[in-house]
Amino acid sequence: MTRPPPIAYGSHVRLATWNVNSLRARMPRVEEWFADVRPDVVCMQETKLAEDAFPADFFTALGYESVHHGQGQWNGVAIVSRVGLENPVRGFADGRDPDPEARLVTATCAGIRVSSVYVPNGRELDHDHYRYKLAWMKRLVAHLEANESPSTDVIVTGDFNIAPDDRDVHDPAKYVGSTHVSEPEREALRELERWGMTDVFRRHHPDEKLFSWWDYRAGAFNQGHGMRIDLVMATASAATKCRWISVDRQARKGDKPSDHAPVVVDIDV
DNA sequence: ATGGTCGTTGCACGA
Repeated sequence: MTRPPPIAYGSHVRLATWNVNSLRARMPRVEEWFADVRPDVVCMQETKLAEDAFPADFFTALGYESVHHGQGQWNGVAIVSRVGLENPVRGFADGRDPDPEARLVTATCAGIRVSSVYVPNGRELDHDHYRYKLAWMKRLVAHLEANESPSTDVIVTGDFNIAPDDRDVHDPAKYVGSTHVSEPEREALRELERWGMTDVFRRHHPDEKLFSWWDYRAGAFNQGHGMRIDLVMATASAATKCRWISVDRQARKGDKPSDHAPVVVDIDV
């Protein structure tokens, strides 16, 4: 269950989310991964590229359209798709001042309204960045309320920097008092669920401790010390169409990997 | 063992 199966069954769209931790640094791995996994839609985070520095031509040559919301050396989110990419929107569409950081981009792909999100890290519970994180999550829900309907096919996927519950943390005791596991962050995810979204991975794997991020330090990946913070959140109708989902741990191995592995989901269309 | 490694830029800081 570690590597996505080759496409061999009915009509579906293969969607993935991957925090690449610098698209420039990751291009060799990205190129290899596209050839191996053959995704139809990929939501990327932490491109760390200016808006115009996105390698759109590279993806065009592979048959993908793209939209990038970049800001330079930090953050940056993108969607690439070979099943259509319509009505792209950068950032929040809620009439308020734009988010100063590039953390959200949305487009319609294969009839699904898809958002690629990079939720703020939070740093420490008493840090301004943590308050920004909680405010950002509230604003995400308000943005969805204003722009989407939970009765349509909507997927919000990306690096949430939140482990939904203790099954999603290798050693919950070690993280008490840290970001990613605090009750207000988890409550923010539940607010998204109350609006109408489901954590697709957990729906398919109720008991599995499978992670999507491992620290680069101290051999964390090899020791299984990780967290599941890269999520595919889908409205009920979209979640019902998700027939297979897993984490591509292969992509975390080998030379110059991102610290995140892609989460891959096959969706009936 | 309160460490460890990457990425950015620039010789520190974010994750």
